Amino acid sequence: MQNSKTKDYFNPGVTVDVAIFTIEDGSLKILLIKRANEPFKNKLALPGGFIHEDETAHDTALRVLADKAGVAGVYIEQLYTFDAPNRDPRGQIMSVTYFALVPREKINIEEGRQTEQPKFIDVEKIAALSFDHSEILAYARKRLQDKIQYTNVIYSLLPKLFTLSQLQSTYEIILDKKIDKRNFRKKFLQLGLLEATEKKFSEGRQRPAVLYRFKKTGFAELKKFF
Amino acid sequence: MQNSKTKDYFNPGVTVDVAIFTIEDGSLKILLIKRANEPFKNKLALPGGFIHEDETAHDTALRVLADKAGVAGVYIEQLYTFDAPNRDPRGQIMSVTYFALVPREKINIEEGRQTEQPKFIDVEKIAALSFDHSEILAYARKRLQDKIQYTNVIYSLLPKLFTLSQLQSTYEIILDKKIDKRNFRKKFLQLGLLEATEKKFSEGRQRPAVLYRFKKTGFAELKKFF
DNA sequence: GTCATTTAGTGTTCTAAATACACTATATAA
DNA sequence: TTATATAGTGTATTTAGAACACTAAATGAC
Repeated sequence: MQNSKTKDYFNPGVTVDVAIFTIEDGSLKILLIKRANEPFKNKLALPGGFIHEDETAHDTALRVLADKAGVAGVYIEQLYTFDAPNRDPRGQIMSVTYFALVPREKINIEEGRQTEQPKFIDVEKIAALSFDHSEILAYARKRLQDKIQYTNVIYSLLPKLFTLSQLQSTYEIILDKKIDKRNFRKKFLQLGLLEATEKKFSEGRQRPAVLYRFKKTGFAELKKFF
Repeated sequence: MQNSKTKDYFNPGVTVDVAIFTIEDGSLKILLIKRANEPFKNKLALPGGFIHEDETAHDTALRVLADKAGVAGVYIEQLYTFDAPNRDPRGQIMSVTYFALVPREKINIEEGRQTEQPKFIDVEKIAALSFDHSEILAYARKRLQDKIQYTNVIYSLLPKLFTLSQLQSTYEIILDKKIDKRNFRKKFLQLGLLEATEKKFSEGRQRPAVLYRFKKTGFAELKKFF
């Protein structure tokens, strides 16, 4: 492959790394792969890849999502571009990072088929990662925490129909704090984003919960509300 | 110049563009240059430059600040990485963008010495810019508006000593709205960031104003407060 | 079939923050 | 001395956030 638009300037390498979040079993999880090659062979890392010719960083992120998580059409947003010296032992390589939010059931990891064995891992249980990926993960978590407080992005972590308890639990997991049930419901319903459906959800010996859906998906900016 | 760490991957070009804001004559202004070369020769653009070898994007931004605005030690922050196809007619070149906040009196533009004639221009009076720089400017203004509402970055646009009226005016200019004087003072003083000095500022036939300073400079995150 | 258990669902009171609003103080220039 | 320009100050009202406990509806166990 050859750069047809070469200048006589220095061009750093450019990769894209993606923090793919989901909620599973009451935890916030992120997709990690086991690196198949050096550097950091067999170590955990964020899924990513080099930008190809005629591909935007966003395109690359979508490609990574499709290849490593088997999903498309999910919420994705550029985070930050990391380029600390020596972040990559191969040389001057910057990483344009993205984060993606995916409801667990949309994800299709073909177990075993991929050498890199992509897996969702509880963010609280992650030790060291390859490169500066721990830093990227910390940055992504902070962005996620901030963003669910002044936007409606939470919809992108939930199934189409969900209960208010599920919604509240999602907030609690990400913000890592308990929220008062009555205050949560009052405030969230007041935002006018939800509509109740006729359906109910029941599981086990308990009162069934009304299922809600977002009136419209698509991104919206709100006032800060927690 | 030669990339000593070459891989057999495609490397896009990488530039850094910087939105340098200041307040002057009651307006929010940004530093623009007149491009000396093609493409967009003689058109207005954000100051910027290619990343050099062994230089981080942040370093590049500092270099641009020093070269084009003659300042160092100012507030600077990475904004976003723009890489839309065809944003640069020379080919696939991404721009890692930064914004900087500078008190007007710190800036040292050597008039006429530079072929690019860097000038501060009122953001309200800017028509089209080169490349996708209008988009970058819009993004930077939004970030600035948001950021002064939940951080103390406003300090980086003010001189060491300033009056509460100057401070309020800076907020009003950036947010493009009037703020009630009593409420503003009450709220801002309550934050505990300022200390009054013995000095007073007078200009013209009017009561002199107490000069304040920030107790500590350096970035801090606050609650959203307007 | 009743009772124990589990989660769903609901209002009010109190506190804190945001907003709306108008006059006096102190300097200079005319 | 007086007109003018900006500095500086307090209260009342409204709105939003926080704290708090019981009833409702289903199932599983016995």
